[in-house]
Amino acid sequence: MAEAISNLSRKEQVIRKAAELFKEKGYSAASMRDLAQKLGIEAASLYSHIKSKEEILRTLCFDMATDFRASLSSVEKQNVSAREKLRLGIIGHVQVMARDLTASAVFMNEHRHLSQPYLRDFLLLRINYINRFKTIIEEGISSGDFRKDIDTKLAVMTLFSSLNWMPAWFSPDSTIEPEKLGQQLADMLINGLKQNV
Amino acid sequence: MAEAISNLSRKEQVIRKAAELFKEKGYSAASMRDLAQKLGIEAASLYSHIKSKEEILRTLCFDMATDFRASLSSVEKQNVSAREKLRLGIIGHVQVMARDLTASAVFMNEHRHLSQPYLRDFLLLRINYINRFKTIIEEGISSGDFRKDIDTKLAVMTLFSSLNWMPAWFSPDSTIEPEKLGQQLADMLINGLKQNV
DNA sequence: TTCTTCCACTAACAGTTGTTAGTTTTGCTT
DNA sequence: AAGCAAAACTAACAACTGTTAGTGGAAGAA
Repeated sequence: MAEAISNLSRKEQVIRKAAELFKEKGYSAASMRDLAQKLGIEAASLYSHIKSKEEILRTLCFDMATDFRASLSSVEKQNVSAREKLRLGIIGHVQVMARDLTASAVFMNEHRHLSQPYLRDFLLLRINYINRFKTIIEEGISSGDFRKDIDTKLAVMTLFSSLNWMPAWFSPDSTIEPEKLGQQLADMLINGLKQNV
Repeated sequence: MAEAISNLSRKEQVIRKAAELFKEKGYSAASMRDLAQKLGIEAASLYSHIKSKEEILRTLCFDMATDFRASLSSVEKQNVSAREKLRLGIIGHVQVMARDLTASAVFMNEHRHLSQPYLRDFLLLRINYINRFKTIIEEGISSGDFRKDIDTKLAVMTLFSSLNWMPAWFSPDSTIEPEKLGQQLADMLINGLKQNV
């Protein structure tokens, strides 16, 4: 029953290495023998730490989802304008991503390999998250923060596309801090939405 | 030698079905037996039409690349402002995508499964395409079309992220025409870049 | 020492992978 | 009717897939 304490460290090593591998080769193309080799052990030994290959994917995807949702929740609580909420939401999203770019890449690109019912659950979480951003944009349109002639669906999809491809090109050794990057991204996107007074 | 004429039709059927399958399940998770089943034939029969699984992927990726480059080239030739060039470039890109959303999705998500040296070639084409957009943006900054304080790398990456995720959420039975969509997307992105006079 | 927990091992499984060789069917053209 | 090419078939290959069963060593606690 010490599993919850001491096993975690080794189990986490396995999961982190798996994240790297899944990001690199994709979930399907990454074999358990590849993963084992990266850790210097035999494939069968992995099963002392994890229940299945998919369990790793599940952990990676749902843990990231939890972080994203927590970040957005704290933004929603604040009593600020829609424009500021959107800005903070974007910065928060970028910060969560930057905290683990590898897991973020997996979260984004490999979640479709989840089996049911996990895939369904994941997609529900995801659409909920997106809709909450959409609500912020709609708020901003009502309040006059944003232009009235924008297609909110297109806007929110553009927003997410921009955010989600970050792990693909943002290098962790980059000099720019995540907050600054989020700032810039928000600036670029929001000024595209802003009313031309 | 009739291969070039009559074989094409069946070979193209195979490639199109493969594109659907690759988009759906991902290249690695899609087996040749899956593909054969979709076509109502045996897996081995596929090899009357194609040389290998990867040949299909190569065809899909490089054919799309050719189309994208052709579209951009025709835009570059025009003697218009940088802002207009960017607008036309975006519309062109969206139109090429819309012409084959399935192949576009494969182009975007599965190209990494190309083996060398094809992968290298593909990435070179891709970076060249991106750099040509970047040049347009830099032109626009010099000419005063765009704000001077934007990070061009971030801008171009945001642009591509937005463009590239389109096949994931744009449904072909949507009422909106590709040109209109490209128009809107360009509007949203460009007004984010536009100088606030 | 003995017990327990962690972590690795070997051996093996049943199923799937892309692909080949060789053969037969199909349908058009002469 | 004969011939030809396209396109399908069956059978099989070697390699690889995720995973299980059972075992053993190492390290710390009793």
